[in-house]
Amino acid sequence: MNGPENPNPNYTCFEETVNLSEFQLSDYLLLEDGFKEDLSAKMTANSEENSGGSSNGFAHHEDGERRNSNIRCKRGKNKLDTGIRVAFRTKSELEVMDDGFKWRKYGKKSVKNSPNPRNYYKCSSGGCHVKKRVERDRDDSSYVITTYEGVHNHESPCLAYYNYRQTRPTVDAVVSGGWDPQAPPHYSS
DNA sequence: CGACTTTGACCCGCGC
DNA sequence: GCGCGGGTCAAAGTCG
Repeated sequence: MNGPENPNPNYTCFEETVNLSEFQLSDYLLLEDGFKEDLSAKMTANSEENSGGSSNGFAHHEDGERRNSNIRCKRGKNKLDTGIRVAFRTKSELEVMDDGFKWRKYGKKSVKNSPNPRNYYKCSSGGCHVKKRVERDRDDSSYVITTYEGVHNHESPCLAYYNYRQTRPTVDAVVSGGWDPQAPPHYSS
């Protein structure tokens, strides 16, 4: 995946936690202030290109611009200030993919013009205010659209495990007693 | 019993 | 100002 910095680098975990044959990442979008107008332009262009049916989960939302602004400006007290939103469109049988973080579901809404409900999740890690929305593509329910908002202020349990494995000893180190299995993992910061 | 999910109510921004 | 639609809250229910 080549794109802007992924706020959820734990996707490396998919190698170990998800059968890759079960889904495929087909779209990746970075949605933040600086990209807003550009995105709208792309949506317009795409909807023209794909008139009569789009394969892009976002291009066909006529009200895309409004949806885009709504993500940010809800309830002043909860106004998001992270500015980072990343949307993934994946082909998956699973409604919720295990991305290594622990999520708490806090809402579910049926969305206009979509037969599929949208689910809302917050990162259940204390002090982390990252949210994600999960909904199935209204045109092709085999696709799941996942939108992340914000950046985790902690490492995912899965990534911690991954890093830990990166520090696994060589056979020689174990044999020679140079590795302490009880020692905490080393995190590269 | 604590953590999590469900779900209806409520809040707020936006368009008309 | 009103209604609509999306996002969030919070109480109740469920599960391990």
